[in-house]
Amino acid sequence: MSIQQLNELYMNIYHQLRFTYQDKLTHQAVRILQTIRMEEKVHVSRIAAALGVSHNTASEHVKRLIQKGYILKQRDAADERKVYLQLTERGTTTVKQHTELDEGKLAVVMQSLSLEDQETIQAGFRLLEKQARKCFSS
Amino acid sequence: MSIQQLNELYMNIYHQLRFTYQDKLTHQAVRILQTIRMEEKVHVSRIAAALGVSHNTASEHVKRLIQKGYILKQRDAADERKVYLQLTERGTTTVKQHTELDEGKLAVVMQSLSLEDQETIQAGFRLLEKQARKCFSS
DNA sequence: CAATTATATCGCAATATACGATATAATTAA
DNA sequence: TTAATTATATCGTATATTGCGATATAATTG
Repeated sequence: MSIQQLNELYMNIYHQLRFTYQDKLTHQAVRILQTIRMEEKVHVSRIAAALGVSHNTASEHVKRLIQKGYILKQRDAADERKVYLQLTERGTTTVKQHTELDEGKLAVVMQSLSLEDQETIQAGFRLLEKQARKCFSS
Repeated sequence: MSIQQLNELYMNIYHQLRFTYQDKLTHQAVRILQTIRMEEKVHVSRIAAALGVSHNTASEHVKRLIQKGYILKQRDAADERKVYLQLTERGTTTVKQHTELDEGKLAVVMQSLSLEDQETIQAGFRLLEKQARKCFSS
């Protein structure tokens, strides 16, 4: 099996199992929530870098997400000029819908497979994730 | 292993192996290219439905993507009022970057694993993709 | 103490997005 | 054959999103 074929399988899995109903969240809002979810101690400057925008733009985006209840600000004890951002419950729920598989669908699929097949899938995912982190984690 | 844990593995795989450099494509443009890539014979009306916008808005979006060289229009022989959309080479390359894993990264990871582990990963992906299609393909 | 850093706010401008109205052409129904 | 419906395209208009320079405040560093 080629790398392309494996990639296509990955893509098809997402296509079949993704959430189909999603809140109307702006493009940059999704990207910000994703960054906060995937990383630790995300400061406003990190958001600016991740989006490729100026710090003032990042600050504005962050302000709006706070107003809408998706994130909270915490002052960083190590440097009180800095704030880091945390997802609220609402933010977490929303970013999951834009990022992850629909767990209801995933459950349906897994429950319709034999235990042996389930274990193969789990093992495959575990192996790939672990090695990917080993090769590319920053 | 729970469904949530499996989902998190899936998400982490994407996070580690995604493309990091991407063209500046608008949000709706990405969604349109993705729809065209994943489905067959995509008409303008399908784009309107997929985006949740009116047909005139969809037509405008499509026009812009054609002008930028990402897609082409083909008149549908079965009903000449209809046109269906196809990705150009440029469109395909671009939508892959917004959707798929970076194949260079995926290759690095796979090549650093044993043949046995590679086969487990491939088997897992194949099983999940096949069952997902079986359960949810429209 | 002065300079630098991190974030926040404000005013302004460009781009993205959406829709109603209208038009043209193809298809279907009467 | 004609009228009605369907699929898409175009135009004018309006709102939302996005981005930045200038400025300000406060914390940290030299």
